[in-house]
Amino acid sequence: MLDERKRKILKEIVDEYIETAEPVSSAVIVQKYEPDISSATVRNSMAELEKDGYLEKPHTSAGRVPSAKGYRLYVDELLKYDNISLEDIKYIQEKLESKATGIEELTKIAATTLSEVTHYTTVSIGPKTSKQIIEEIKFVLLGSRMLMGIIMTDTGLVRETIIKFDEDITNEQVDTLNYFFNNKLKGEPLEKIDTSFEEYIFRELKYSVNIIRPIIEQMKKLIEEEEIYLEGANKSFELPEFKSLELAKNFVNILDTKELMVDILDSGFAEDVKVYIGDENDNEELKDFSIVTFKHSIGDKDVGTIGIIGPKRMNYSKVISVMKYISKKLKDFDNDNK
Amino acid sequence: MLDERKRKILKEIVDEYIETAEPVSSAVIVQKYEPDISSATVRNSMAELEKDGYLEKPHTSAGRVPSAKGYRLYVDELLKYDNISLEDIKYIQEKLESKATGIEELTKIAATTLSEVTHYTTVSIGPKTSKQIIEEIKFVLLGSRMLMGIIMTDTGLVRETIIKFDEDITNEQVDTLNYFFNNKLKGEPLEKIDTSFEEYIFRELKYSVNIIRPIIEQMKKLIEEEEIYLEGANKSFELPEFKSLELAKNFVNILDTKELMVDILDSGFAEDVKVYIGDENDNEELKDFSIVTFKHSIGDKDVGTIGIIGPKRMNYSKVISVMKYISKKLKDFDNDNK
DNA sequence: TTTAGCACTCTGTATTTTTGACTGCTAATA
DNA sequence: TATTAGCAGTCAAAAATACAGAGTGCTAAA
Repeated sequence: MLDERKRKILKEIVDEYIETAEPVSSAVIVQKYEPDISSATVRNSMAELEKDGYLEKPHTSAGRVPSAKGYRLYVDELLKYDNISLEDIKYIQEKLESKATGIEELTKIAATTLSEVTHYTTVSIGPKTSKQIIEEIKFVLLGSRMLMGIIMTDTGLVRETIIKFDEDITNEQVDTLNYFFNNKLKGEPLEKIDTSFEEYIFRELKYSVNIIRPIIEQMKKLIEEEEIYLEGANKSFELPEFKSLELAKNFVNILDTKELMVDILDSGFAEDVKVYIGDENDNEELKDFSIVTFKHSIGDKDVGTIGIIGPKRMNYSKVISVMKYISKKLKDFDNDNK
Repeated sequence: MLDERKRKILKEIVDEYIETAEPVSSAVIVQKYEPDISSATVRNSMAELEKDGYLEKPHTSAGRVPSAKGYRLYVDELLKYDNISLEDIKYIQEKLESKATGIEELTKIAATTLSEVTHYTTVSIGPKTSKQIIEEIKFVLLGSRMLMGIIMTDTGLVRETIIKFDEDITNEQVDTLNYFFNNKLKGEPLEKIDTSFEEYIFRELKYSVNIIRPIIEQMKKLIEEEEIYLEGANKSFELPEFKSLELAKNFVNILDTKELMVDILDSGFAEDVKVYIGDENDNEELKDFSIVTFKHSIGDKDVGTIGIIGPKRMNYSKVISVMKYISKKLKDFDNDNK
């Protein structure tokens, strides 16, 4: 449907717009990319690209700007994703190899590095915990009325919490708790720690509610925990689109209503690098932004998701290249640790 | 020096400006606050207040705006700090009583609550760890090549970290580590965990560097950790002063260069509610903002500091009232737990 | 199919005009 | 002496106007 010339010109327009943030005119295309054809020819192609929905005009006498459909074609078909410098490769390797204390920290480090290399804002969330399989549970007495509960899962996730009591706990009780929790929960998914489990423990152990209740409560909190980390939010404010106060406000709001970001990061499949352009996933607030995400998974379980959010006019080539590279590195990392 | 009328009018002007964000004219003062005197009289007083440096004029035909000196008098002498509703009191009590798992979480909860009640952005940092006294150190084996290190201090702070090794660790080694660390460090400040301590352990235990090194490294990281938490950053963007893009950008920058905020939060004395107006602590970047802080201390050790940052035209009365209340509540809380 | 050329459109900017919100001062008043 | 009415003067912000130039789309020729 689109001949080679139109594809080429579309790519050039998007490239140019990404670089300058100004509507692109036929003259510029001729000057910088197509010295051998005339601006009238370019204009003809542009008119057709607009008719087909790939370009838009802010107004009659302005240049053209890519539409969401235009960006989509650009991202899906017109780009190559090997736009990553040796320097960046070296930096990323270095960062990822500095030993993280666990997969949660690893995700954070990856997100920070991504933000540093691309100069965009990144958002990351930890693993969806509820489906992870419990490998071990450990209670440790800290003082007479305080316990630390530690849970380890099959993906290498370790979470811990402090539990406080209104009465003293004995060493024997701790041993019994360790035995019961492990016996009953090892090999089960984390979501098994629920009210019915609380009832079971209560029936079996006959400990006072003052002991059982805080434990279960804290453990449940531990599972629900879904921290979301932001990196480089201020970098975005340097971009020209943020001169529009409305846009800037929208941006802050998107980052602040964490549910929205979590929803987007959670959707999509493992290990794909996914690109959401503007309001493709019909959310009005996102219409001026694009989000690029990928999931870090071990087996069939997600252990962390990272997203980059920036203006629609973001440097997709670099962002996606770097993400693919980091994704691959994390994968290698997991295999080495097997 | 300032007679009663001038003080009264100054307070009214600041009140009015805080409410409307618009320069205040003599007419408004007469209309809303001083029906019994004429605008000419108010104008005379305003002229004198300006001469004395309490008010400023954006330009000849505008109303008056408080100067930093004006705000200072307002905060120090003209306000009463009991501007807190029963509703807010109830809400704060509820929030603080929901059991936190430790003082670090308590500080975070207090900061969040403060932001919710005042609708301003809050910033909080945890305790300065290095001077805290070690009460107990505990190592727990998690699998054969992973240890959890837990440190408890006299203020009730608990920090833990995961330590990974390249070789197996035995239960005996863990016991020995527990003994040595506690024996040598109990009663000492956290900063004692340093290179010379590493050398000592290495001499005494003769464990391989592969064991000692990761432990000390992780422990040191634990102490240095100084997280800074932001709450309600987006709320500020709703304020009219943030229509100025420059201000908005400044604000983002202030929040992002964490050192600046940490510096300000760290200064000042325990348990005072301190108010910094504009560039009083001569930092150019802060000239359009005010910061109100207080420290939560147990004994002579800070366990957390909370700050509110907003435009100079912030609702000092409410902010300071709420802060004083929260400060008192935390104090009570500590005493109860003694 | 491509291109030169030109009329037309529309925005952004600069310039001027108008409006109206306030003040400061003067002179009268209590 | 302290207050006030009244008014001229000031200045910014808004509205109106004019202008330049960037870019397109179309026509007709190559």
